[in-house]
Amino acid sequence: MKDKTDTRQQILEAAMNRIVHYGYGKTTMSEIASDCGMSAGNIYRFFASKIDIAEAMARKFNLELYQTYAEIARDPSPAPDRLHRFFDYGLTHTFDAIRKDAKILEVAEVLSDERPLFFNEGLAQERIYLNQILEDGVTAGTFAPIQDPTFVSEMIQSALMKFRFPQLYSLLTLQKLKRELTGVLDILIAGLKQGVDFSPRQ
Amino acid sequence: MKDKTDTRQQILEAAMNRIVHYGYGKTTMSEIASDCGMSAGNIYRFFASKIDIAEAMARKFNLELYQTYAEIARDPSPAPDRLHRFFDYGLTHTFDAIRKDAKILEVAEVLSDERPLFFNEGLAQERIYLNQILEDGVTAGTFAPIQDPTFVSEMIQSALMKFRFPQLYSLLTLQKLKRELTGVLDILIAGLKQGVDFSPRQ
DNA sequence: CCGCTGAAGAATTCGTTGATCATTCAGACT
DNA sequence: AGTCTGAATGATCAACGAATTCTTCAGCGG
Repeated sequence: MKDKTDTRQQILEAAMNRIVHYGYGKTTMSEIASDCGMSAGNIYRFFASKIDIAEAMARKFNLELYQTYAEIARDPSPAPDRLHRFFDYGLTHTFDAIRKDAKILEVAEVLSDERPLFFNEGLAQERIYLNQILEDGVTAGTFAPIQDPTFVSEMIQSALMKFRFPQLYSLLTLQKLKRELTGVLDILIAGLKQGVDFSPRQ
Repeated sequence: MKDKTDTRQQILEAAMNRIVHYGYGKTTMSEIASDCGMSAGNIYRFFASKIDIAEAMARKFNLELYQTYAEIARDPSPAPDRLHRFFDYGLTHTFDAIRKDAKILEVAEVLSDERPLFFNEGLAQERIYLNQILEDGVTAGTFAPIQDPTFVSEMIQSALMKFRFPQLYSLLTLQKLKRELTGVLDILIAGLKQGVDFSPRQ
């Protein structure tokens, strides 16, 4: 009495097991299928294409992230602390995942080639949590009033882009990355406390 | 009575002409040599390897940048203005150079593969000018006192990494890049005005 | 009907082979 | 002696047919 969702999960799990071990390129649809005791063709009743399996994998990874993000956004501690924890968690979590299974980096690369817009979704989701923290900070009087929180969130994301796929953009150690992340965030937070006179936008 | 330096310049110029037109990979040492009326082997008396020609090319490009950087650092206008002009110039100059000769991007890629440390030199040079601007800002009372200007410069560079090789890291238009650059810089500058309580460093 | 298979088609990758290229260096020329 | 050449060498690249792989779908079995 297998649910359609169960089969999808089974395929996804089998795919993930192979992909984290052998990489996306070295994993074939037939292999995934035979791990699930089905034919390759049948996978297409659950995933439209191979790259969609990678996308589902990334979605699952993000879901874990979002759970912690939501907790941090809900937390009553001061906004600056929460911003630090927010990005520190993102950096550490991603860094460790890649360190543990280096093949995850390949998935990120393939995905950014073939589904460039996918990452925008994640950024947009992240901004929802960031907006929450920013607004809390304003309410608490820690931050100066913010006219357009989403814009500010976007700028914060832009300044911290380097830390998003640590091993992709630089070869720094986690320690050095954390040092930089903390330093940049300290300046940004000081700016939010002071209040920002944004230059007129074009 | 040709000076050794002249020949080196001639080779460099011939190489640049070919490389901006056909790309680094499609330019051969023999072609460069015959453009200069010499044998390929002879080039090695002036450049240790092909990649050193690319490096010399990049150095020449940077020299132009530094000239403007130096002017901006010397300028008596307010430090925040100068920071904006500094990075705006860097972004625009690089973006236009790549738009004009798309093959320059290839040179940057090859160089970051084979001479990863080369870019650190440029960053270090840039920090000298940045430190000057920061210190001027502190003296003028625009910025709060800064304990370690080089560290702050490093953090500013880290936050603006995305704008360094615009077409390499993102596919945004120049307009959108400028909007982001200005926004990030506005927050950083507000932080410098307020003064930053840096988290204890590890 | 519904769920699935397996063969067929299309697209991509792989592996080989020949050619090209970067680099070295013995020796020719000045 | 100081410059330079051009052949030699090993590494890299391009081409292209073979093989693999992704994807579709007609039809089989329940």
